[in-house]
Amino acid sequence: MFFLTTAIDYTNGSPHIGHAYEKVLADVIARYHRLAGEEVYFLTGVDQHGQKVQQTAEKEGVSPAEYVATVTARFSSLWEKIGVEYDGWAETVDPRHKTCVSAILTDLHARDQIYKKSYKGFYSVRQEQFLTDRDRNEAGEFGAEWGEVTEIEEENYYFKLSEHTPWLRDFLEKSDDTILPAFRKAELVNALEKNTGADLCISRPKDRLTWGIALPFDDDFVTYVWFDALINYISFIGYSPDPTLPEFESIWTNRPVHIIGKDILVPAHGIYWLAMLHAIGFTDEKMPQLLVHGWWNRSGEKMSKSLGNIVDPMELADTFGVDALRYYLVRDIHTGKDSNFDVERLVMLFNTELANELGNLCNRALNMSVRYTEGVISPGGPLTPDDTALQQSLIDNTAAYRKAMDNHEVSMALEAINRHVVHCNQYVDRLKPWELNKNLESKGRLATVLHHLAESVAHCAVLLSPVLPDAAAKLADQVKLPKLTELKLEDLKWGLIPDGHEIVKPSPVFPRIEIKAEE
RNA sequence: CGCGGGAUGGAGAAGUCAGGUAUCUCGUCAGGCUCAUAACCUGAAGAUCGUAGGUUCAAAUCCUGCUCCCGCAACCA
Repeated sequence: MFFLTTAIDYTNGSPHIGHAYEKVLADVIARYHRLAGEEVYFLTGVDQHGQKVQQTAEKEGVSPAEYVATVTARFSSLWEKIGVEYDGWAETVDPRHKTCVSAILTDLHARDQIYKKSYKGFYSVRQEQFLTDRDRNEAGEFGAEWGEVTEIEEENYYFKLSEHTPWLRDFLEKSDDTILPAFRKAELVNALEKNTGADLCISRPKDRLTWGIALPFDDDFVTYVWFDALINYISFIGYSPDPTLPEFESIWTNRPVHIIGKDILVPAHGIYWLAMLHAIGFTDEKMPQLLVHGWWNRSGEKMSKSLGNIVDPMELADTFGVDALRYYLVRDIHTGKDSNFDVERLVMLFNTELANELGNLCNRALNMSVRYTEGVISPGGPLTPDDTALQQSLIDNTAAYRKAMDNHEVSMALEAINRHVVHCNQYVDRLKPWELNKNLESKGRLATVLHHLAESVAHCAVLLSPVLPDAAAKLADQVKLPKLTELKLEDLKWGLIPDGHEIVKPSPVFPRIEIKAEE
């Protein structure tokens, strides 16, 4: 089983382009693994507890539960809109999740992995958090942004993180494929060096925060939001058995892939989560891989609410279509790196690569078949070097596509498809089917050429399907082979189109996006 | 000496780990084709690969120094 998850989104505001990117990336990877014939379980969801949600709900004058329900609906309707299809949906307010978190806490507490300790420090009332020396300004004082700061003493529960960090250091040392891409590993290892000896505070007193999961062994506290949220990756696949959840052992069979943003690698996933799994008995062979993606910036700067440069994916989908949005989100960024969000590039990439190159190839090829051979596709006569070169291009680029997708490098996989499409367009120009049609003796040759083009379109439709499932189905419909959508990668052999297959007059699958002259 | 990422033709990127004549898309210029979604194809111009040194027969790639840009309080993938 290929078990894939994303970070669960914090329900403290509307989804933006970054949320959409992560889920589309995960959806594409999940669909690709299905296409490769694997069994896949794709889990995503929302993180609903914690102080910030409680504060925002208060500000809006509703209960946290109501607030969270509203925001959650915005996320799930976006996923439906842009074709993100998951097998499991995680909401941390779910009682089944609470049961699992409580069970884990109880177990860790019973095994002395959790202890109670008093902590004395500087506390910001406005931000409702303890401050450290890092929060001091150049003058060594806590700045005005913290409001009133007082020194208080408070008891809390701690998880013995320090007992697991030596293991984690060794494990990361040995493992080259736990943190992907590899360049992210250094940051994590560095953070670990500094973190030695520190345990993790996993509780918040109820007089400060009530919106969370109560500690099973002390009702005066709720669970720290990360210790609650991270457990979603196992709670929603039945770590605590539940008839309405999958069977845990059938899902977490080997190393799952967690797709997360670069901001939550350190310390949350890279340290806390791996240490938590280790503490509850997961072996090295079962440790997840963390696929860490970069950010979409605007003009080189981070997107943020305060800068007002947030991009709404729902709006983009409405304006430019789901195909253009999905394609752009995985085409114009290299997995792991940052990229600049630019609507003009979104339109450009759709128009050139999908409309002009692939869409137009499909259209011109099928049109010629309709006009010259009454829509009948047949292999025709003997092959020439041009034909074998085209077949070789398909073989080579399919291999390149697979290699890229296996490395989660979707943009490179799409480049491979494009290379074949370009090859096909060159093939058309070189062999000029409209000329072949003029002579009776070249009719056999004409059939071969048109067959090669139709066959290529069929292959491309399948290869494109993880990224653009709807468009792939439309392409399959154009070549009148609806069964294409059921094919697996291993079925992609030359000869998808049977001899004598009939097609009809095509219509554009990717109509060009025309930008209105406004603004 | 806080940590990490980055600097490659006009724009955006790949290539850097495993050194060997600089790649792709867009844009610009000039041609061609007419099957097709004013789409397609061909050719050209344009890069001292941030900078100064070093290693090497050979450096965008390895080593050292320096400069500049972006993240690391909050909102936040």
